[in-house]
Amino acid sequence: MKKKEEVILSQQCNLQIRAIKDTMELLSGKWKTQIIGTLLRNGTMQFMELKRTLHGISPKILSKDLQELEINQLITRTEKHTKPITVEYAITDHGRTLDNVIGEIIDWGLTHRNKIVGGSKISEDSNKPTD
Amino acid sequence: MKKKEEVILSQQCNLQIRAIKDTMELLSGKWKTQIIGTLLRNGTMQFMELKRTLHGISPKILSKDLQELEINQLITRTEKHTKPITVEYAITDHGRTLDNVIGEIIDWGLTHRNKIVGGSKISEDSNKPTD
DNA sequence: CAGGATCCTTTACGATACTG
DNA sequence: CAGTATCGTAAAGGATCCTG
Repeated sequence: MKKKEEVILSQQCNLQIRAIKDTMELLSGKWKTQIIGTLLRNGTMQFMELKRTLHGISPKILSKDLQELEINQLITRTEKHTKPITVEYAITDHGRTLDNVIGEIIDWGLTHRNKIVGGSKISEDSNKPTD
Repeated sequence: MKKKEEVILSQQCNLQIRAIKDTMELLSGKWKTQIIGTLLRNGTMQFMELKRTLHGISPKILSKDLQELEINQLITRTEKHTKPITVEYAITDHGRTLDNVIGEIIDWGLTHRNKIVGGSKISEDSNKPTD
């Protein structure tokens, strides 16, 4: 509960490697990039909306990742004064600059899958998206 | 030692989320993106060259990550019939298509650091690259 | 030189139950 | 609804030593 308050930046090494480290420290992991990508597409979303969209994520992890993204100034968290309290998450202007990165990640993922499928061995069985 | 032989692809979900998963499953982690970025810039490299460039990586992790990248057809591994055996690693044509992704990751990392530095709290101390 | 074997720590992630 | 608490597993990563 100490470093959690701090922005993450990498230490010394050449400029490009360091830039890769800086970015990947924020995007690495199973869910962070998906969260940002989802918020980029859908705009403001509530906790449960995110949980539903990112199907499979547990509330604990979603909560933790959202906090980290907020600390790193990529998203905002806003409590609404509603009956049962609701919270809205949205991309910041800074977070929005990840659009190009996410876009390339999506594009590459699509062509990569096209290349691999029809190739040979694949670890997961289903190839059809659900929505 | 079973799934190691298989290419990684994600299961069902919407197309863009799945694309993000596919890409990030290959790039997530502390070293993979750095390895690819390094090989993209420097061309063919030996094991020790990589280890020196990616300073801080242990031989075990480097070896493991290189194997995974090779399995996923992003790099090639070539043994040279030299006195003490040497091995050369290089990007494949498919791996080279990650150029745009890595490029965006580097660009974003650079501007992100510019934005954050001069801002407020930073976790690491040194801000100067070594080379 | 390349990289496997071993041991160990830490982090990530997951399931479930519970609270204001 | 939006999380936190608790518990548990698995993966990631690191240190070091060893070998063909």
